[in-house]
Amino acid sequence: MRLSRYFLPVLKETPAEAQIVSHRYMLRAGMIKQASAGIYSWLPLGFKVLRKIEQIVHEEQARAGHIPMLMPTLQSADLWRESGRYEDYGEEMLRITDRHGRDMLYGPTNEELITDIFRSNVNSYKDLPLTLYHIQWKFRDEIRPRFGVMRGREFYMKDGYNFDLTKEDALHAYNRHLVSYLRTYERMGLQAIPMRADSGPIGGDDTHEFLVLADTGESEVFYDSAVTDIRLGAREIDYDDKAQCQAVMEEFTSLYARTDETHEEAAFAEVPEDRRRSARGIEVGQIFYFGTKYSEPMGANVVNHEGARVPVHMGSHGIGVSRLVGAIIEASHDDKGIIWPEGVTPFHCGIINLKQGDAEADAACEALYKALEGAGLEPLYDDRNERAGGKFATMDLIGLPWRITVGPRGLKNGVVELTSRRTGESEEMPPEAAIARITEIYAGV
RNA sequence: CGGGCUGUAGCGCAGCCUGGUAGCGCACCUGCUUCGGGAGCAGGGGGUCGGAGGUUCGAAUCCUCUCAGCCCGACCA
Repeated sequence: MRLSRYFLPVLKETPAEAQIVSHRYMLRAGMIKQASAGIYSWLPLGFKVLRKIEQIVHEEQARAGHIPMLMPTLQSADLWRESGRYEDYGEEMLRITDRHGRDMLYGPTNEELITDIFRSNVNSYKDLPLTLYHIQWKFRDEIRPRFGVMRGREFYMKDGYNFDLTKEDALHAYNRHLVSYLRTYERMGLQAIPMRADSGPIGGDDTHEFLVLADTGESEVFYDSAVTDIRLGAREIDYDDKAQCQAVMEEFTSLYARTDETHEEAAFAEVPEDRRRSARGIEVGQIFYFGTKYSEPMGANVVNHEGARVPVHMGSHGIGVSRLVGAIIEASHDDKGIIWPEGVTPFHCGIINLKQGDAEADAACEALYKALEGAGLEPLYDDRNERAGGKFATMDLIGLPWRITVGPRGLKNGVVELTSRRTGESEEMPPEAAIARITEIYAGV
């Protein structure tokens, strides 16, 4: 993309309403614009990051064998009356009446809809196990939205639902989700720690929240510092292997790690004193096993091996896609702006032409730009007729992890400058070498 | 929903107390000079002062109502 033809309304000054760093940078980098309290338009740059995150979620769901679909944002109140949650959910649920006077609602979650789809189409244990998911906009009418997309009213979320014949199978689904979520977050350059949590209005017995440590997090967390050393890394996972999923789940959840909701001083005291930590965390996902809480009242039954009709065991699992955009910025930024991890960056690298209009510099930039695109990468070429300082400031703010700086001075010696946004380190090299380096970096992402 | 506060140009703000023809910085447009970390000079465009009533010869300014947004709390993926 050539910046001169893009839509990137960056702000030099910080809008007064933004309190935390991710909100400030998302506004300043022209990623979002508030439409009303807790509701945002996603401008091109923000939309690109949102799509990248969504794509990673889809890929990792596919790897775990989960099936994508799409349910509507508006739902009929009838199903919610059936589960009993129409009354239980309270003011947080946005209720709407259509022209015929029918009660509708903007879905805050989708257990009822998915259970209805399941019960009308699945009748036999032979069709299990099954995990369906979708990524869709949700709405929770928070009393007080704040922190930009981190706690909006409208939010984009992946929610998935597993259907299994037995509790044992459903717990495998739980473990499978836990492992696949770990991989999903790691691909985004995040460490999200699974912590035992409270089930809230979803209900259920087993539940873990995934927390990203950050000073601005809304939850207080307590953990054994050794949990931060555990990584999934590049290890092979067979998602159908119950024992392996169970082992990974235990590896990641046996050390003490809890939010303030489930924190127990007595248990925490057993952690060696020098490893006890308390910090703040941002919740970026949660998984639940809730058994037959919805299948029983809603009649989601299957016939088992013996010919008896039994309610299915279910769980649900969510990833806050739009919230992750903010969470990643909270976890990765400096005083100049955002620092995108390679996995989610809106453009793979920036090209800065220090002397727009100089025939040699223009030609070198054009060649670089075309070569990078030819290599399957998306560069952002700052071809505006701006001064160098402004170009650097914009590039730092929007946080592309790599930058190639092209100027007459370097071109005299046949070199351009490759700079890491994260470390600030620069290296001079011929343009071909820079292209090769960038290509190599992204081959491993 | 309780407490606190703010609405004046795209953004950040002053003006309001003490009523008298709306200002500053950034951004934007034109020209010239500049050009390796948010340039300088000159000129220019843009605002029903959140909205509605009221007081007054006259309201951004005073009064009443209302809408929106922000912060703390309770709530929350």
